[in-house]
Amino acid sequence: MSRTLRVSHVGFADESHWNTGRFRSLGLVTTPVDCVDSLEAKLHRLLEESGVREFKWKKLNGAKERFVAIKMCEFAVDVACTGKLRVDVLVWDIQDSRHDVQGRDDLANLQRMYYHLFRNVLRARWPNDAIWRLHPDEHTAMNWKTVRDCLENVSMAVQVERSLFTGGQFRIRLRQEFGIEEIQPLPSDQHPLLQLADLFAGLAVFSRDKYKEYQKWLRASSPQPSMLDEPHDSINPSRASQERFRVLKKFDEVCKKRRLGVSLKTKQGLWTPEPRNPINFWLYEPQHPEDKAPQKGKK
DNA sequence: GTAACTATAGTGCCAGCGTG
DNA sequence: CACGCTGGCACTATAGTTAC
Repeated sequence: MSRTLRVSHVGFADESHWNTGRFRSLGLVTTPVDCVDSLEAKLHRLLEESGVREFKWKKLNGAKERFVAIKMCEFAVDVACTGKLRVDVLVWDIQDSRHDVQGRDDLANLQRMYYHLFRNVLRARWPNDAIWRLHPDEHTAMNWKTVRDCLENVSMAVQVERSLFTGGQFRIRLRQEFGIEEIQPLPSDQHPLLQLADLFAGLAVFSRDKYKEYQKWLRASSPQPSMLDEPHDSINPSRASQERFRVLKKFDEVCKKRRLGVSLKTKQGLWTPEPRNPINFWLYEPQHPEDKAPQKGKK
């Protein structure tokens, strides 16, 4: 097609726990197109210096990965403060009214969540005339090929939008509505910005799943660990959890220092009350009683 | 359907280091 | 020197995936 417009912004998307556990999340890292190369280069160097080939939240179980994770957090916060980068993480709870339905179709639901994320980030948080190129992880559950086909096929896309809350295919007019010009899945091992999306998506889920454990751990490792609470605590967290707690703690501290308005306590997990802030943890709330997750076998 | 394989998470052990 | 802490590493259990 000759109508390709000049891409002005780029997004990297990754999902975490899309089909297991209580909390699921979607991470989207966005930046102006002229920043991509330098950001990737810096992150790449950061990984290299730490002797990590590819960062994955799931693989965060040792000190080496912890150091990288903390560096990546600090880096992201730094750049976010200059307005050259946003991190938006959408988290949903499968036990809320929307998701507590029989035979929930998690894959179809994931598509809806992508829609919400796109709608709220691509248009509302960056200039309205931005032209986007998206890079999801290559190994994602989403069938991006189909989505891309919808990009090309305008007529097919029209029916779709109103069916969003009534089921049906994920055929939103991505191009018109969001200015998405291109969707190109990439391998995450070569693209640190995808790994950054993975980090924050993982961190968001973790902060909720393990919030209580995290609080215990904080008390236990505080300057004066009082023997009052948790007399003989049953099991101490696994090694990986401990490493992740340390990352979470550091990230929380950095955010507080930079006044990014990222809360941890209020919602028992990472949450940004003011979504315009550049590091935005967003907890999906059912929009209305009829806002239900799609079910399998229903069209 | 089963069996084998792969990726991942959890656990324990060991070596190096700093400190009292 | 002994002790505790930490990072590195390897082994095991398990779940999910693929092949037959």
